[in-house]
Amino acid sequence: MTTDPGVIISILTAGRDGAIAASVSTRTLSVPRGGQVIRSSKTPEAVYLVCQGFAKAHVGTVDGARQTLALYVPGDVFDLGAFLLGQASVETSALTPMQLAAVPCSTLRSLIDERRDLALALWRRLAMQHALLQEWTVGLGRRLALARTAHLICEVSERLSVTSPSDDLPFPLTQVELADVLGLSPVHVNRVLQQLKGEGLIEIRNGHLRVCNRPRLIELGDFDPTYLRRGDGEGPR
Amino acid sequence: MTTDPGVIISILTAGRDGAIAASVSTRTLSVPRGGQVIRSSKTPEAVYLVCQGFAKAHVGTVDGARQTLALYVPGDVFDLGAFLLGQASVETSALTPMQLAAVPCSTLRSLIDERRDLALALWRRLAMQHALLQEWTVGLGRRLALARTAHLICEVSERLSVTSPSDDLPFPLTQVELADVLGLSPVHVNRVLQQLKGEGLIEIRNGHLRVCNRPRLIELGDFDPTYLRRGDGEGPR
DNA sequence: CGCCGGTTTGAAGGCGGTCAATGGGCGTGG
DNA sequence: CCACGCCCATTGACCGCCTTCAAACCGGCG
Repeated sequence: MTTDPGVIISILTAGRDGAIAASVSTRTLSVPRGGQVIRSSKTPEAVYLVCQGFAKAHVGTVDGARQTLALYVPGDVFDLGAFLLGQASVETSALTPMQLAAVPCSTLRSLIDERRDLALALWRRLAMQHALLQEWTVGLGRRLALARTAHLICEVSERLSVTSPSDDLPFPLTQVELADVLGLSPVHVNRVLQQLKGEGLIEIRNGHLRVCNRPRLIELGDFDPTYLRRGDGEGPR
Repeated sequence: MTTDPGVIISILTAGRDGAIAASVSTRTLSVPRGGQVIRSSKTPEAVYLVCQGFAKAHVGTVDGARQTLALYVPGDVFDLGAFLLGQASVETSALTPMQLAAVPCSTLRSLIDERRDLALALWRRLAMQHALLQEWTVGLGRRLALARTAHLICEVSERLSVTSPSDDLPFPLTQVELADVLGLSPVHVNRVLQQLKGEGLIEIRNGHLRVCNRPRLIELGDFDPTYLRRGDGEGPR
């Protein structure tokens, strides 16, 4: 099953280089909610581009707890790390029904040989994901639950507002899934959300999020609105 | 000030590709203990290779707390992300007196144009650092202080044992610095270390660490001894 | 209607933080 | 040589954020 390859690759590299198009055979695949895209410690078969839906990267601990390390929204590429290292270290699964474009590893290998601009764009994507995880790690280590939650909402709403400019954003995470991201118990996530709602900062209804008081939320979460824009500056071309 | 460039670049890419040598002008620089190598939100000037000493990457929060995100030991390369994105998002400073080799960004830009193998090796380095941070983030989110500390000791001792095969490893972190890494208070770090010493798992004396019961420490820290070896497997060449 | 996943609320307890004081090693200066 | 100061390690008491446990509630769906 193939789809328009030019579109896919231009999405892949959109954001600062303009559109870079390349002809490459990809497979599109549908994943149901909860479906697993990548199993940890499996040799990777492809790198994936999110066309529709939400996904998460997560790992489990011995005592049954789980920690989510990244959220992927439409336009994101995931498991570049596994492609480079030859082994996945996290699981990736769908938070909603998804549409993915899969670029097989063999294809990608020859692609980065021929297209230096594309290789560089993908490299930069990994760097951005790394910067995102760094910021998130600070929150897990040093911020209280309320600030951590506010920070997450700032980040997600910022990333989503690029593609969906409305202020009523899709936000399909259950509170249990939120707890996995935030490193909290589901019960406490509930209490924190209650508080944020109670202070009129956000509203959440049937899978949609509305940020009512963004400045206050940014202040609460110690959020740096610029760090998502990194990668639009200097650097190799 | 220049040094033997071939040596530097072969260290840069040692580990799975064998030695890749390239002629490139670098500067060596010495940094005193506590010295700052990279300031956040500054445009990066170079990418650095650790020749001697320890360094850390860290960020501060508004309320004065700090979180360390990575430790660098001899052989490590740092601030590849800043090079790619054109802006540093973390500070890097020396935990001990250090010797660094600095590869200027301009040099590196032309280098990755000419040497695909080198570009790929550096890309893979970033992927490995990302995998390391992922594993660490899980600990901050989901592991108790004791397990988190045990995990850190496992990771550091594993990384150090590659270069210094003795079981008496250099470990120059103060308990305050450890607290920044572990996301704990200095006081609690002390108590955890006491417990680990009390159970005969480790010994720490004047900047040196000795792991006495590695299997138990691995179990305690929920440590996966294989994840540091990722990157020796399949993947693009 | 009854099950089921998700949300909400309450109560009790523990992990780790904060505050505070003590002690030790070391370099500096008297 | 000793005194002083500084940083780091250590220890104790108390406090609070968050977890755990438990139960009720709610909407969707077979």
